[in-house]
Amino acid sequence: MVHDQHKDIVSATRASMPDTDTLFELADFFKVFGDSTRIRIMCALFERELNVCCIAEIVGMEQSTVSHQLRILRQENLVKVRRDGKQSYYSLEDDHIRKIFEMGLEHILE
Amino acid sequence: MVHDQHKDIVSATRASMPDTDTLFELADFFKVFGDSTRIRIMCALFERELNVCCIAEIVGMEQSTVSHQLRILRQENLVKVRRDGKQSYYSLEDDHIRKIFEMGLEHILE
DNA sequence: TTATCATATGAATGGTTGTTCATATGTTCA
DNA sequence: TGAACATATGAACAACCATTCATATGATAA
Repeated sequence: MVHDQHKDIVSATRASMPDTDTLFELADFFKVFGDSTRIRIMCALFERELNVCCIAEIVGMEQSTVSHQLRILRQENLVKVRRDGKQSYYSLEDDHIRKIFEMGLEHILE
Repeated sequence: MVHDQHKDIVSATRASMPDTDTLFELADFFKVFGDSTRIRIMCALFERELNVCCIAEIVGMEQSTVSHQLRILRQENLVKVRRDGKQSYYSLEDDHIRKIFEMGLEHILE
């Protein structure tokens, strides 16, 4: 049980936090970064846009797997697509992705 | 199949990427951010250190659940513990966490 | 139109993971 | 020492998710 002297802290902390919906959204957003296949796909897209079969070749997985993961990346607005004839070219949506990526790398390489 | 004209791109991209082990580690690191309970715990720790029962109260979950999640946060070096008598006080490990958090918020609030 | 290539998607499956209950460990105080 | 409190952990279950196979859609060229 929470002590009386802690009740203030509890309510003050609650008040300082973004609303729960936002935090759930945030978790969903980071969830996308939490898979090695998606991380490697995003990493591959750092340099230049790539079509699906190149991405599949680079990460060494089935085209189908890559397509499924690209859909997830699209849904969370981490990548965008450009159709060119038969091929779909994917690229990173914006610079937040790069920064978050770099920040994460910094952390684990300490 | 990858066209000949794309083979250079594939190998150039591969060469530019961090090694696979690092990217797997990175995915594991972000995986920790990808759960709403853990996100809310971290968020609560932005202001000040908190003991376990306060955290449980703030996020509205069982003490046991919170302890399990705190262990995961500890294992990935996102939080640190300080024992004070019967209680364990948790706090954020470093500033990367805050920055990644803020970057994520910026992204979803666009 | 038909054949072929590139990509997307549905269904099934195996593996992972968050939560809960019950219990163990650790700490203080009487 | 024993009781009470705070936290940690093991086992079990349910829900979720990444991958694969098979197939559908979309696009080009003959």
